[in-house]
Amino acid sequence: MDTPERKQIATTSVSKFEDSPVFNYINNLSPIQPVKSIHTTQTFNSLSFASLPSVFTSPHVSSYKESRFLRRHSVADLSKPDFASENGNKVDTNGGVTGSVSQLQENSSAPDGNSDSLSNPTKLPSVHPLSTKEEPQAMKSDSARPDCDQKLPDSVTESGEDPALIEPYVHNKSGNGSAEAEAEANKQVVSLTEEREATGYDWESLITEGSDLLIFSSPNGSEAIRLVQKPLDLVTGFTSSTLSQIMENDNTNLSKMRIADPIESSGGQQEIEFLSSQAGEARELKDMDRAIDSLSFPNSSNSMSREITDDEVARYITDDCKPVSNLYRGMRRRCLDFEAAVSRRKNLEDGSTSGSVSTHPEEKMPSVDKQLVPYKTGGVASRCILTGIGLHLNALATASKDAKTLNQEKFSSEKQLNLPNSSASCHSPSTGLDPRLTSVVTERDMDPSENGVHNEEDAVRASAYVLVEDFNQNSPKKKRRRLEHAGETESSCKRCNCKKSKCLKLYCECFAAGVYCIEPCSCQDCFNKPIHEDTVLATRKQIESRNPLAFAPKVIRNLDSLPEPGDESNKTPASARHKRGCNCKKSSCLKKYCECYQGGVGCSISCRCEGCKNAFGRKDGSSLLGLETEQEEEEPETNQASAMDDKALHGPEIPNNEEQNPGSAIPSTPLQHCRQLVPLPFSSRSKPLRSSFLNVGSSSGFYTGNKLEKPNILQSQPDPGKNTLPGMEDEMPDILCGNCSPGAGVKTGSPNSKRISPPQSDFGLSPLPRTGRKLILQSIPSFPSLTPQH
DNA sequence: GAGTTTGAAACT
DNA sequence: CAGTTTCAAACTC
Repeated sequence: MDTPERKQIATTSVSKFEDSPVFNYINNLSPIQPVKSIHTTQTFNSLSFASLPSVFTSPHVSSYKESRFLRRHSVADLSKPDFASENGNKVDTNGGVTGSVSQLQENSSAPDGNSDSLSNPTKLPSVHPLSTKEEPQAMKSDSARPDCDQKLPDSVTESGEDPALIEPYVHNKSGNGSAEAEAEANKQVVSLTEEREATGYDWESLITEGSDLLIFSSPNGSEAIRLVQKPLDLVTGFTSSTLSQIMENDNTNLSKMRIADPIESSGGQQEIEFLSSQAGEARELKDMDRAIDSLSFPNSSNSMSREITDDEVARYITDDCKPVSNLYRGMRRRCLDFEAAVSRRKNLEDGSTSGSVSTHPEEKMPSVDKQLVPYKTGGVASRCILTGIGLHLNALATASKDAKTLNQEKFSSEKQLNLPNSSASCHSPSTGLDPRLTSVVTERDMDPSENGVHNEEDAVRASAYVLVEDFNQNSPKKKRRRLEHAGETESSCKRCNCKKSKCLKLYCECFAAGVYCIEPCSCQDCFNKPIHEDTVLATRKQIESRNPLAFAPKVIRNLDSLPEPGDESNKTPASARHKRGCNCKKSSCLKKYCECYQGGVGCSISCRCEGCKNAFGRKDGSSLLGLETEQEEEEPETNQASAMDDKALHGPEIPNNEEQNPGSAIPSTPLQHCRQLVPLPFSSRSKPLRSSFLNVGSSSGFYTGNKLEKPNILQSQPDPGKNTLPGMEDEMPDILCGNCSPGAGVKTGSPNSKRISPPQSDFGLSPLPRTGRKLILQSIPSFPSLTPQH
């Protein structure tokens, strides 16, 4: 940031000279100006998006799907704070956020820019700044930023934190009009500060929102999320003033944070380390109560604040956020595991690393054991989170209903898996493997954040708890079941029961999802463990060589649909579809035997099923009609009324399905519901799907496409009836929301956007908590990492 | 919890 | 590419 400012200054001085025609001419010719402008623009973008975007950014990253990207993003997020502190922008932001706190932070920052950033993490605002700043540094990479930008801006503006950041940013940008920008920024800051003062409440709400956003992004930047969450908790717990005090006190804490950040910045390993350190947090979880108690005492002076910083993560986890944080952690774990495998951080295996965040306690122990013993390592939670994209997707799908959100994590996890190649984002997606995938990263839970996602949150929490319990439990089956019940809901952790495949074939859901097997798994002779990274990677490569899409999400959204072209065509195509289509003969595509159904997607031309009655959309066709007819048919089975209930249930199921399809799942299911019938325009088959899939994964556009689709679907869905349109819609909207990226969402197809917007609003209105899903979906898109890598 | 069904994955 | 086998999830009891 400093550099930008300097540049600005230089530019300003230059501007005077510029008056001379010669200078102007030179300037015009000289690349310097352009560069400056560009640079400023970059900064601006980062800043603008910074706060919110940070979260999205990570998702984008996930979208990129390389686990490394995700990690990096996350790292960047962490690092961002540091940078931000350095830049000083953060300082401003911090000040803006907490007001008095800003001063404190500044003081602290003076000594250590990093510390500031770290301290900031505790505060939500700080996090955003970090994200923005970091982007330029490390990650720039990329995709993440865009996302971040989208989300962050809103959050920032809302929170008011951003304003401070924005100011510097503005200055940098405008150079010429810096004065105006500054004035505006100042105004914003003032307004923000005022608002803050007036309503600390706003902050909380904002924070929560931001946290949600962060969570979504989390897959990559779980840490960032954590930080955010922590801040939120703190905020909620404490008044802004108390926060400011804490911040001051936190300097020490900040120092700690710094340490962690370095790790992240360093790389996946570092992250792992960080996680491991967090693992301590798991321990802390036990101490959660303690921490909470301490927190409860806002007055608790410095000591309190410090404690918070140390335990923030743990606390956060323990609190509502706990689930989320845990999930993220889990995501990371898996991702880490795979990544570690890639990088060969066997250290992780030792337990700490493998354990990854979420289930550290559990995971750690298991991981260690696993190392010793070939059997599963890692905690369930980790899986859920980590599931690699491919894997993540699977995991998501498997994961139960709750897992839907987790899908995102899967993407992250997927990325992780990919990482071995180069990187793998998880998530995915999703994700989960969804850890390698993004999954690992984030997930679902993201949303838990407040709004709608109570369910998810609950699920997450439940999963987290479950995980802990499960870990305690030794019997894999029991663990599984529990996981399934609680865990699935939320984490959608995959657990396999392989006996002959050694968990090295696609038969194994864990392996398919790009996730390492964990305790909950009841597999035998499992080689899908960090210890056998080499084997796992080699096997993966082999499988991918045979089928590049083998680890890709089974359900693919056809985002491809470009915006508008024929809405109809797009709609159908837009809808998610199964990558290869099903081959059901006896299940009528009405049971989970059917991958299409399981994925919450309607059957398409590519399907070779017989007697297709897929509720999400029949192969034949007509999505709408099909849905209706299907609904009717189904209804008969269960009474209409019951059918409705069932649908409601199915709704969850569908989500589950989605979860199962970690990567695509999210999009697919909702879409599926909507779309089902219509055969993809693409061509149905895998090839088109692939392309679409890839596109989706790779490009953010995917989201837009989804949005479009959704709208279409909504429109198309004449009969919400059975499908529990509401649910569907909710999901879809959520996903869209995920798109959230405000910009993207809005930008995306105008027509679509219109359609979409209403639904979204509806969703927003709707109590459904699924907003989180939106994020998840985004992550999912990123999910595709699988393909790319190999 | 055991057994059956089912369809994907893997193999030929 | 088609047919068969293997496999593990999904399902049922």
